[in-house]
Amino acid sequence: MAAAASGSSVSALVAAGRLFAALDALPPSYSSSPIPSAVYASLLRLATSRRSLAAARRIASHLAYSSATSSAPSTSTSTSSSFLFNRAIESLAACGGLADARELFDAMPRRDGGSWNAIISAYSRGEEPAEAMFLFSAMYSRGVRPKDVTLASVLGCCAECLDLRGARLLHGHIAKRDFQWNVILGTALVDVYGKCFALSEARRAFDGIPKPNDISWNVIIRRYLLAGMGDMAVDMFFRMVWAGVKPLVYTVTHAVLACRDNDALEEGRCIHTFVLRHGYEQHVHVRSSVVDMYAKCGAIDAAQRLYDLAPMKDIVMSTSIVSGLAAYGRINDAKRVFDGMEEHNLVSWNAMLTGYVRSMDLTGALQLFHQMRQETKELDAVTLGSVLNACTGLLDLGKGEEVHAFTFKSGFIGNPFLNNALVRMYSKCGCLRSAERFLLFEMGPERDSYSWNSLISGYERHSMSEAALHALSEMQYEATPNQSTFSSALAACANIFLLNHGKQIHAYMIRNGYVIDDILRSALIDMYSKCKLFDYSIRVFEAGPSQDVILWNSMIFGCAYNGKGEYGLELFFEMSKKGIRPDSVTFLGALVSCISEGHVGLGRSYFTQMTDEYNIAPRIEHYECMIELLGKHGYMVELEDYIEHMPFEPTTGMWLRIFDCCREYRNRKLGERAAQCINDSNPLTPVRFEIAPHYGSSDSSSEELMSLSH
DNA sequence: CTAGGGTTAG
Repeated sequence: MAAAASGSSVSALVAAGRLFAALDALPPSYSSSPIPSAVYASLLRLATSRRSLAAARRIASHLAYSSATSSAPSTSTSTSSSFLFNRAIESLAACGGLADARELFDAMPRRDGGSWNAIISAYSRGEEPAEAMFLFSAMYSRGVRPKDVTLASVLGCCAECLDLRGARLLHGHIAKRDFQWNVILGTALVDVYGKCFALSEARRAFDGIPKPNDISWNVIIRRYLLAGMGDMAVDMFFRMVWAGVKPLVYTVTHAVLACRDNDALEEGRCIHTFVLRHGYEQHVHVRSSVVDMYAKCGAIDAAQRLYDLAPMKDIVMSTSIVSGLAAYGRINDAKRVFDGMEEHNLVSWNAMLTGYVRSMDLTGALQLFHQMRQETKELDAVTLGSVLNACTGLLDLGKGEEVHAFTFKSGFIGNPFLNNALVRMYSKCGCLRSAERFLLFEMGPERDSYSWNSLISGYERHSMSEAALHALSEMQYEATPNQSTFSSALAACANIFLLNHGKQIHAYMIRNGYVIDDILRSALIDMYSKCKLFDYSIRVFEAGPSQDVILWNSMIFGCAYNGKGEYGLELFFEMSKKGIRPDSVTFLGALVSCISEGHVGLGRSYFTQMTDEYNIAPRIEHYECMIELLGKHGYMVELEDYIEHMPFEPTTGMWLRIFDCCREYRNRKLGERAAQCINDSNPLTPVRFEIAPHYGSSDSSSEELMSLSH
C-alpha cells in the first residue's frame, strides 16, 4: 500500500534525523489512508528536540486536516488521535508556539484529561500562569477531574503569581482527590505556601506529609530561610537529622546560611561539626557558606583559619573573607586577601570598596575605585553608591558632582539607593540647592522618607531652619515623616526659637502614637531649653529613666542655658552614680555650669578628671571653658599658668577673652601680651591695653558655648 | 541555591 510505504519512508528519514526531508515525504493530508500514530509521534519528538516551531506547525496542521477529513472514525482512531493532538500541543508549546498550541487545543474534536493537562502545563511553563489557572477552572467546571501532574503544574502557577487563594483552593482539590499521600504534591504545596510567605500554612502542609523525603525537608528549610525565619530553618534542620533523613548538599548550605542570618554562632558550629563528620565539606558551596557564617557571626578568626586551610579558594569564599575582615576594621588584612585573589569580579571589587567606606578610610575607597576603573570596565549601582558615600563622608562636593554626572551618563540614575545617596551627598555637603533640585525635579515618585529626611536634616544643619520646616510640610503630601524627620524639625525650631511650632510637633507625635525615644527626647529638651521653657525640658527629661549619655548631656546644657547650673551639676553627679559614663560633651556641660556658678576649683578638678581618669582628649571648647572659668572669676595667676601649659597657643578668640578679663581684673602683664597677640593677627581694629576705672563684663559666654556643643 | 549597598536624627 502507498500510505504504508510512505509511512515507512518517513520513519526512516526520522530515524536518520532528517526532519524536513521526513516532512516533505508525508503524503497529502487529504489522502484516504492515515499515517500510523507512531510515525506522527516520532516526528513530533524530533521537532521538539530540534525546537523547530515550523516543523511542529506542519505536523500539527497535517494531523488536524487528516483527522477532519477521515470519514467515520472508529473508536480506536479517535482515542489515538486525541493522544496525538495532546503530543502536538506539547510539541508546539515546547517550540515556543503557545498560541499555536492553544489554537490546536480549541480546534480539537475531542479533549480528554491529557489535553487539558498539556495545555495547562504549556501555559504554566510559558509566561502565563494566570491563563493556566483560568483553564484549570474551565476544565474543572466541565467535570474533568485533575490528575496529580496537572495539580502540580497549576500549583507552580500559584507560586509564580504569589496566588495564596489559588494555592488554598488547590490544597482542597488535592485533599478531595486523596493525593495527600503523594510526596511530590505535598512538597509542592509546602513550596507554594512558603513562597507566598504563609509559613505557618507551609508548615501545616509539611506536617501533613506522611513521609517527607529529603526534598520536602529541603523545601521547608529553604522557605523558612528565604522568609527570614532563620531560627525555624535551623530548628527544622536539626529535626531532619533527628528523623534520620540525610540532608541534601543544599539543605546543609541553607541551614548554615540560616545560622548566619540569625547570628547563631553556636548552632553554626554544631552544623559545621556535622559537615565535617559527614563529608559535606567537599562541596564548595557548603564550605563557602560555613566561612561566610563564621565571618558574619563574629568569629572572623575561625573563618580565616578555614579559609587558609581550604585547598581551593574560590572567588566567593575570598569575597566573604574580604568583607568579613573589613567589617571588623581589619582593612589592611582585607586588602591583602583581596590583592592575593587570582581574579576579581564586580562583587569582589564592591566588597573591597564598601569595606573601605565602612572602615571610614574614604580616601582609600576613592583610590581603590580608581584602580578598579583601570582594571575593569564593569561597575554598577553598588559601586557608584559606595563611591558617593565616600564623597559624602569627605564632604567632597566636586567629586560627588562628578559621580553624579557619571551616574547620569551610565544610566544608573533610576536606582533608588543611588538617588538617595545623591540627595544625601548634596545635603551633607551643604549644597542644598542641588539637593532640593534633584529631589524635586529629577527623582520621580520613588523619593521616600529617606530622601526627604536627608534634605530636611541638611537644611537644619546648614542653619536654613525655615527651609527645613518648609520641606517638612512639602514632604507630608507624599511621605510619612518619622522620628528622624521630627528630630531634625525640632532642631530647626530650636535654632530659630519657634516655640509654638516645636510644641505643635511634640503634640503631633503624641497624638499620632509616635514612640518618643531618647533621640527625640533630647531634641525636645534642646528645643524647650533654648526657648526658655525649662519646666517642659524637665518634664520630658523625667518622663522616664534612661542610660543614654546624650540625653543627660542635653539636660545638663539645658540647665546651664536656663541659669540652673547647680541642678546641672547635680545631674552630672547623679550620672556617675547610675554608672553612665560621661563623654567630652558631658564634661563641657559640667564646665559651663561651673563657670556660671563660680565653682572654679570644681571645674579645674573636672578638667583633670576628664583627661586623667577618663582619657578623654580635651577639645578646643574645653580649653575655652577653662580660660573663661579662670578669667571670669579673676584667677589671673592660674590663668597665665594654664595657657602656659596648653599644648597649643591660644587662639585669637581666646586672647580676646583674656584681654577683657585682664582689663576687668587689672592684670597688665598678661593683658599686654594678649593685646600683642591680637594685633599680630591683623584685626580690623587694633587693641591697646589700658586699665579702665570701671568695666562691667558681659555674661554671654555660656550662651555662646551652648551653641558650640552641638 | 554560596560573596557586595541598606540610607535619615540628638
